[in-house]
Amino acid sequence: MGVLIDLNDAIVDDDDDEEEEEEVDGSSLSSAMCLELWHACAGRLSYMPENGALVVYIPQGHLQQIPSEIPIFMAYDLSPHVFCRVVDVNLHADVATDEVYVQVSLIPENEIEEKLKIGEIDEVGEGGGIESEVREIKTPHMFCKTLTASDTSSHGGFSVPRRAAEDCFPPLDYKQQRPWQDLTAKDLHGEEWKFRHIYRGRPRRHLLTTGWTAFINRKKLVSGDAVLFLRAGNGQLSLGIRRATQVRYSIPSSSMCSHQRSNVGMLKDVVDAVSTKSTFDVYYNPREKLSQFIVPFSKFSKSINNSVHIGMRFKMQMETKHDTGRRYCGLITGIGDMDPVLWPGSKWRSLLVRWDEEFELNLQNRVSPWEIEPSGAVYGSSNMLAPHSKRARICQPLVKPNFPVPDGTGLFLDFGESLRFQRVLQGQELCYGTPYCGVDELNHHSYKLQECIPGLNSRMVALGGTGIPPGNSCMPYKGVGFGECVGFQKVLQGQEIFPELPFGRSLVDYHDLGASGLTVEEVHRLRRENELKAWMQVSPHSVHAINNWNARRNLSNGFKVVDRGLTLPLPSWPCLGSQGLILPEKSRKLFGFPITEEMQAKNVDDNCSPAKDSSYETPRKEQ
Amino acid sequence: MGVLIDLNDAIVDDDDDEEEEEEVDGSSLSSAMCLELWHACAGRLSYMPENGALVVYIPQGHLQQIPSEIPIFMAYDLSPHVFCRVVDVNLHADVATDEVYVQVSLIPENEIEEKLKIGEIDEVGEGGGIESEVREIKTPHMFCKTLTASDTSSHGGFSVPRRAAEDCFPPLDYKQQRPWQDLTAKDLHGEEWKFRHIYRGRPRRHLLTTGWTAFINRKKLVSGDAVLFLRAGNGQLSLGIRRATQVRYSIPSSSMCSHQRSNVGMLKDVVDAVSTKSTFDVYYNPREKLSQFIVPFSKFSKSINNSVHIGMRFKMQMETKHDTGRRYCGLITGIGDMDPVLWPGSKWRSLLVRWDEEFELNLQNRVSPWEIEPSGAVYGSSNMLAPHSKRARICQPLVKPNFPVPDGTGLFLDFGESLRFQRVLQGQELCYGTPYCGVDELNHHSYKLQECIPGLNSRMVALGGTGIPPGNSCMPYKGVGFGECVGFQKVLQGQEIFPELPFGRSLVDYHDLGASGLTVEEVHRLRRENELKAWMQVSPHSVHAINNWNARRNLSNGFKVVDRGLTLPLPSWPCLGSQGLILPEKSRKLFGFPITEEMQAKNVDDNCSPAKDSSYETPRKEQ
DNA sequence: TTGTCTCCCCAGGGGAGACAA
DNA sequence: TTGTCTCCCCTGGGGAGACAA
Repeated sequence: MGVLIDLNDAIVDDDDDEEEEEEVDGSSLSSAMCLELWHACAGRLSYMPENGALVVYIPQGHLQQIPSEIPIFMAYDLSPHVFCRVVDVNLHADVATDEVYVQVSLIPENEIEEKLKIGEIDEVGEGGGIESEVREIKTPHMFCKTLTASDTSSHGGFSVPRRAAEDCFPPLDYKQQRPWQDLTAKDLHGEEWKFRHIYRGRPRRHLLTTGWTAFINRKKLVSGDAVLFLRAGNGQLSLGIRRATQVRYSIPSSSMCSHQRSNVGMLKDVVDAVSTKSTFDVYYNPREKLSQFIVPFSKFSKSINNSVHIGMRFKMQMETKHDTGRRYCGLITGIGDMDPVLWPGSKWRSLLVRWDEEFELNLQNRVSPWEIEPSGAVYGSSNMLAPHSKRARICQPLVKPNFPVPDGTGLFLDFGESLRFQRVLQGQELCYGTPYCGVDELNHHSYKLQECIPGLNSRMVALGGTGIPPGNSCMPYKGVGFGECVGFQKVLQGQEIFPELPFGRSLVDYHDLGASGLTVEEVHRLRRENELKAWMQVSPHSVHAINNWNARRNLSNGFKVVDRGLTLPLPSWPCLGSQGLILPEKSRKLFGFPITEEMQAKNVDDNCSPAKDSSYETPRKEQ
Repeated sequence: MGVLIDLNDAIVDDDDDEEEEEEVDGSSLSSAMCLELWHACAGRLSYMPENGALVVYIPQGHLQQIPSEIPIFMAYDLSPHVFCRVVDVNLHADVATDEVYVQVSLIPENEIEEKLKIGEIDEVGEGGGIESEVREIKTPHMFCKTLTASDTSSHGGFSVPRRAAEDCFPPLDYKQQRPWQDLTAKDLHGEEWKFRHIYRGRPRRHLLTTGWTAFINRKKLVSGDAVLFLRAGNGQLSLGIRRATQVRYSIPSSSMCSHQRSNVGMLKDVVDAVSTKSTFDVYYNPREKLSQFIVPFSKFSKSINNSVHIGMRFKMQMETKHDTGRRYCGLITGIGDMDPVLWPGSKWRSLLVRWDEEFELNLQNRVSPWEIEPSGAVYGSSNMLAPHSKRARICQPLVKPNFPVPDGTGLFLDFGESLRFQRVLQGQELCYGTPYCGVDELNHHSYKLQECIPGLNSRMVALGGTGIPPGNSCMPYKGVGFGECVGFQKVLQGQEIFPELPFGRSLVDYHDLGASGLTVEEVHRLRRENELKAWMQVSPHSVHAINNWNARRNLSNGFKVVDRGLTLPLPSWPCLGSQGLILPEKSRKLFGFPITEEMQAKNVDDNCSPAKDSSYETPRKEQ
């Protein structure tokens, strides 16, 4: 299934384009050229781990890429951040869709976690991985065109941009009336495609006619998809595809899909690999920059060491429909676990952000710490003290919010922002936990509560599919008694996890059900029922417990965890359940390892100082 | 994958055609009707084991249906006849090809073998299985037409035979100029197909026009394939396909294929099932009558009890291109193991036959004992004394062969046959072993020889892919020193197993190689080398041993085993090898169990009396 | 009765310049 | 410079009767 390119071999071949003409299948495409094509298809920002590099694998992120009907019942005793060594990297192209994907073989290195705990690792610069921008420079004779309606219509062919034709195709004899030539280009599978290249029309233009519709039809290309042509040093043409919409999962026989099996199976493999210290394979789409769940260790550890504050501005490089790889600016509006039930302490998309620009494409409102760079490229909280930039002053008039904003550290953060930001904060105001409840009380609370369920240890039982909680996001909150606020709902979308925390009996129920092979429908029905049960049983005290526990975590390493503010306003609450809230042992760990006293002491001072006057840098407009 | 029809449910539903309209997928095809269609597609002679029936499963036959690049190295300690109880029967239709197939769940009943040994079983009438002819009667409104070139051409539609149209389609209003109607028919998957049925042309004829080519294209039908239409009691139409060439294995994603995995995996499953007495699943194509590897126990045991003689005439019902289910007549020209190395004592295609008619289709020259019925429908050797039939006398002038023909029992069979038969015998004359070598000598020989290889017990090592030995059939015989005779080669095709018997060192070599994961190419090369080694090492003595041992087996139960006659004429033979011939323990068993004295005594008299004057019945021309 | 052929007609698509954004 | 439109022409296929086996 699929073309396999050995990255290492290909890299070795990289220099001698001309000689590498023979391949097993008789393809004249050199592997180096194939590699070029592969990377061209993958896009500028594709991330490729290096062999031997140390990386962080985030199962939570991986799970989100696997479409599955089956919700995850069991959260295995798996750290949200699995430290691994890259053993092998293979590049593939899906046979059915031409979609590029990467197969990475990882071997868990549990020691890294230990070393990190005792602060032994400082060589964070270790093996990063190649961002493909470097390679792009090497392939000048390439063009990528998004297909127009005319390009994909049944009448006529493909209109080649003049520059592209002149750069990539052999020159035509322009003395002729209608100069033409036949071109042959190979795709990632080595399949040859023939096109008639003609220069005609008034005014004259380059067209691909005969053969073009065959290609369009076979590859099932539609307008919006992009094709790219690439000329190697020896003149050989190759062509690739970048689809507008990823069709990967529509075809069950797709090779990528077959590798990834089910979410449960995948998780099991990882757990096994970690426990036996054996390799496991991970497949990912390099084009999905935002769902990069293999992170170079250096990048990850840097992001741990850097403080991230609510209200902090940041930049992030992204590939959108309009720009490939420009930096977009935004503001951090919240920090907290995306899925505190299944993956407590995970840094995966733990930052809630608000983008400066209204994107027509629904950009994630959650990003991972390693994806962003603080504006002004100055790391740490000092950033918050930088002078106001020109643009910020012009475009985003500072408005001092008329309410005190708790920053989750027990101190108030007093800063101004644009009206839009204010609006966001009005929704978010509920998010910041007030530390009225002491640390000891919290601990007492959560531990005591856990004891309610005998036999529950680190192997926890929970609900939730890929970590994004399903169901109507409004309903549980209504139940808790908050007023309905559209903005609030909007901002909090994807966060209403609490009512799904397994409580008392329902927890045990689920456990049993999970083992007894229910259908998906039954599971969903039961889940809905238990959602109801759950919020009926939750007590305000346990909610406080969670919030304050999160607030406490926050203190421990400068990485703020602020969950939706179920603490204020306090609704009148009928205490229906006596069993209270269960906090799995796992939740008491941050980054998969327990918080030590030293760490707490060390970090509180560094990162949790209040910012009295915050400022924002102009989003740099990149060309 | 594929449509699944529960045979038992369907049978229950069989009577109430009208009511059973609702199905899970909303299909209006009742399961009973679907069953009818399934059987119609499967063909008249399809065999369907009954739930709970006692059957004999023949792994050797099953292996032949599984195409595989990987030759079988290890013959597991598996009886060539596995006695099983049918636990479940499911009817399927391949999603890609519409090919019908059956899934049978079997549970081994090893006791049966024991019971058989001590002659405890006489209720041979036990559960046979339904031959579908019975059902055919129930579906009168059905027709099957082999597609012509015109039917499958892009111009115009399908020409419906008048009778068929009148019988199966709703009546048209013949008063109109060009009467027409739209028909809807469902295939085995419940998919609806719409056709315009029109009565036009001069002279008038029934045609299916609009919709027909879509059907042809989607089902990838070619001329020679057959379609069948079936009208249920409620008027519902369904249609099925019978392909001329089985495309089952061309598509690797075909559901049948995916079930059958590899030959090695399949064998392993069976061995496991036998040892743990657990069920195993078998998939087969009911249309392949000749490769029926699940045989009703009654049929099998009857065929054991009946004597089969060389020179005996028989009838066999077969479905050919021209006739569905007529009886073809033939003559038994040899009896012996098809694959004495891997499956010694197997009755699978142990009869070498010559058909009366020259079939354009290459009919198997080997059949299994249970497939045939002795001509005249009288079992036993008395059959040989029946008067000459008219047709035999007219078409096949009796010629007394000018050489005595040994019948394998130690007595000469003196009978006449047609010239063609004589020609066959001239080739076959070598096949009949002369019992010049005593029983004791044989035993001594084979046992002694086996001791040459220490550690070799019932688990034997052997070569051969699907049981049909590959390579040039001529070569080894040349080596043995026989004259080259085209007819001889022809007749003996598929029997030149001897040189592949594992000898001395080469045996051990293969064993090691098999375990060390060689490539297919390496295996084939090694096999060729060892074929050479093998015939260089074979001694005339060991060849005699085998033949006479077979001759002896023959005496034991009336089922003659006559291997290719390597005993006469005796060539001058350079005795290159001193290790001689290895006879695996398995080979000393017949039908998987040792021959007891009682059995020998019992059977010799019944079946091995010489036939002085043999006669032949006219092949009954069936309508 | 039915298989094949040929003729007719039409839809759809490849390929061209016109035209305009 | 290039996206879209329209026009032209050709191909191929569905559908009809002719014709013959």
